[in-house]
Amino acid sequence: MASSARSSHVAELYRAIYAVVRRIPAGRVATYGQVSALAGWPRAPRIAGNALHALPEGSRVPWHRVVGAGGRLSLARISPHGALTQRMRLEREGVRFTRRGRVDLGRHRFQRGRRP
DNA sequence: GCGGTGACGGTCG
DNA sequence: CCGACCGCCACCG
Repeated sequence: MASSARSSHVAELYRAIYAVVRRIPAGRVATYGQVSALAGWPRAPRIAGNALHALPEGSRVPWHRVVGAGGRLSLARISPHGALTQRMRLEREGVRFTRRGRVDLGRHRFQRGRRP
């Protein structure tokens, strides 16, 4: 039903995406594809990106907990500085990065193998 | 209404 | 590992 109410107002979709991102706890991350799927749109990872890009500054949505496939910081493509902020925030929450600057998804992925 | 674009993802060389 | 392509869906001029 509502999972694919395409003709509905886009604001609802964005809201659904923000709602998903809000439930990602500190110390964990989710990919754009994961977020879109949890929001009911498994084939629209780009929409999740658009939604986060449209976020007003100062919003309580923890956008830094959303990363690209493989744990890459997609934000770096348009804003290296923003990516640095993202990494800093994540590391502050205890998220580990690999030498190549990727989040260790095996350990921090949201709703995945919960480490002991 | 159309073509180009993008904080994506997956495949191929 | 990296770059090039393609598929996907909403946004923008």
